[in-house]
Amino acid sequence: MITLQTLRSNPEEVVSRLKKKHFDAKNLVDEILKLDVDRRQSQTALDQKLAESNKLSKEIGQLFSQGKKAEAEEKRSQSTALKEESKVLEEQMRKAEEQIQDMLVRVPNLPNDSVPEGRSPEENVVVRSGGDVPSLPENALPHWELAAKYDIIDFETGNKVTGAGFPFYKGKGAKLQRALISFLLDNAIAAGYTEYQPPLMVNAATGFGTGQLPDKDGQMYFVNEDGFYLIPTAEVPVTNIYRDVLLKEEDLPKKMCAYSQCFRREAGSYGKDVRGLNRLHQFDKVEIVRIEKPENSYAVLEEMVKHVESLVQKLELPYRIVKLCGGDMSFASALTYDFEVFCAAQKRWLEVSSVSNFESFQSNRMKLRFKDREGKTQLVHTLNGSALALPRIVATLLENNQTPEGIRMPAALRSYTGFDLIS
RNA sequence: GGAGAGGUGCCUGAGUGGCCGAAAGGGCCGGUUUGCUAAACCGUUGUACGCUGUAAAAGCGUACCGAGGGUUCGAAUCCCUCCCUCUCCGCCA
Repeated sequence: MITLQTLRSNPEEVVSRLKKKHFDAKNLVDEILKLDVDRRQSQTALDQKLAESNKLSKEIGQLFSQGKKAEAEEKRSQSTALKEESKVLEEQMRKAEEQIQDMLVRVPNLPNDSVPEGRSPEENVVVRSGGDVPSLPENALPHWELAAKYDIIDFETGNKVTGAGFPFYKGKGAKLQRALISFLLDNAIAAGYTEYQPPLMVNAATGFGTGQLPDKDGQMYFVNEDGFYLIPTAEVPVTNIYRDVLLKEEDLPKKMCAYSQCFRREAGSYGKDVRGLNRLHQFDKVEIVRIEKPENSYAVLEEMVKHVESLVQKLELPYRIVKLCGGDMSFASALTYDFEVFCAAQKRWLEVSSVSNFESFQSNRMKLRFKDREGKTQLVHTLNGSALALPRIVATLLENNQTPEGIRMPAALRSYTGFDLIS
């Protein structure tokens, strides 16, 4: 969430910048500012009462020890009255605080100045592209048919055992998954990231920290008995490693990567979007996460984009990098680049990575701060990106590399798969 | 899952109703001493919010001793609920 200080010092700017996200913040901002005044008044009044009451209590203690019982009793009743008054003020303050918090979490992150105007994905801006789109014969198969033909992914049995969106990977299909995970992790490690294996379930405080809660709780699977959420991405547990932590400046930056399975309910999805591997309820992903000093975060974002770009290049996939327009960005992001690869039999671009700078939006929620060299405490900036999400990479590898002999593996993967052809 | 012990500041650890934002030791930072390092000595050392205030600062107040409630004029200390950690037993990959 954005900080109250930002909102307090530049309310008009907040409102105008949020227009780019097509979010009308005017009323919300006015309301918050009003409540903020109320809250401070209540606190000032309350603090005074408490100060008085603390003083009285001290005096009472002294009077008792001096045996001046009558005076003590007198002050005691004063103190009781004072306490009643404080209770009212405390309740006022608590209410205002709660309301401010409720409203503040509904304000999206401010988009960076460079974010393009626009309402829908069509208005995203292609930054650059690379790789070659293969020319496939007319009878080229979509990946779900290739998967069946070579018996490497079994959607039907997944349906039976669990439900739609939970496939089995089998034989070389399973090995390919494992190869990709190792390939991606090795690349991240080589780029200086520390590998983590995170918990796949998290508590509510963690879900709140990265912004999944309270808004998007319907997107996560929930384990009612224990109050845990299945993670939709490793970003959630990994970023929360540093929740409620005050770092030293020299501790920064933190570079972390993690492979995890990800679980998403994807309620409301349908049609060709969910065909085959295009959208699953459980999928594999390697995520990179950074915790950075504010002044570095945008340079780091570009560096992360370069890293992800190197991955799709090594996998020899036709790709393009798009900068999301205001209307297509997530609630929490200040700037997001999406990576899309061209899936040649389906003839569509599929998103395989999303790299974002959240600035202090998550760190404010998480109370993740650092003390700079002057001794000032500041919020860090957090960033993360998929590097990469597997299913659509697999789909594209299958479709684009199909030949009459079988499916050819890119050179970079062969040492991981141990085979260069699925046939 | 059962029985017991416990959660205090950067760390160790004392504190069973007022003199406790918290002893002591260590660490860190600053200073003195010093050819350098070490040692010794002295001092400093939390966070959040509010009020006053400044160029920066600073001062004052309030809250915080796992979390949330309660008792009391007054709670780290007493009571209740929850969470977590450790030990033993049970179960188990």
